[in-house]
Amino acid sequence: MRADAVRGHLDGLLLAVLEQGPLHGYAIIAAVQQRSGGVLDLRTGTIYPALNRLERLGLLTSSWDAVGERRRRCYALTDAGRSSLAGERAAWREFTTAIGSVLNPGVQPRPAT
Amino acid sequence: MRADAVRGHLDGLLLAVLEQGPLHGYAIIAAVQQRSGGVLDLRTGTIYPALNRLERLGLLTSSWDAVGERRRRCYALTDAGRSSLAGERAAWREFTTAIGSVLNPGVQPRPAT
DNA sequence: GTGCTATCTATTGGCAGCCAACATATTAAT
DNA sequence: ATTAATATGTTGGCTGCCAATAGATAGCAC
Repeated sequence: MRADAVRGHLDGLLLAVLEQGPLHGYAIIAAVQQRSGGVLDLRTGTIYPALNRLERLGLLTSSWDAVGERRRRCYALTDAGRSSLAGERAAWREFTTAIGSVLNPGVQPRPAT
Repeated sequence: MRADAVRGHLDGLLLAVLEQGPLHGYAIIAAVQQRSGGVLDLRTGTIYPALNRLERLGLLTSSWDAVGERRRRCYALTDAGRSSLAGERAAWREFTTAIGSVLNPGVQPRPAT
């Protein structure tokens, strides 16, 4: 997959993997990688600035979590983040429908579940 | 839709609308707009450089077409363009599957038709 | 005890790729 | 004549992600 393919969809990915519970940065990368079947490999230079931005926007909160001597920064969704995630999902559906119907005319979009 | 949403998928869109027959630039814009249900509105600064690039790559050919006093440049798919389109479709499927399975885990991808 | 790898956070510069703005001409309607 | 639609094209700029870099802890092999 082209390296910068997630452009425009990053926020949704980050919010989505945090939906089931808080994670720290490194675990977010792993979760995205796993859930995408190994296809999406985000870099730290991608996610850390994005996580900071999402926190500034009030979509998530972070807290330092001590594991032995080690410190992890755990990110958790806020209510605003949860509703933003719903918006990202709607936008994703609209986006794939639009591109898909140009690329594969005649293929019906999946009905909303 | 965010203006630069097509980033990374433009070539596929252009090749796809030319699949059913040659079109000139302005008609390509209209075709994309129509097939996307009015969502995708490409600009000339987007498509003309892209069409030139695709022609340089041998994926399409252009010819001047006289309509009265007016000159239109018509673009047509080459065989290489047709097979590149197949590749773009495969890449699109991989891309949507990857992002989709992170964004909406539990939703099965559509089986290939 | 020393390399090596994995885990973990973080910043900065660069650049690909699309768009906005601009330029220009013909045609048709009012 | 003026306006709007049709039509082709170029250039500079910006957004947003990544590569590269930096640094720390921890565990394992040898």
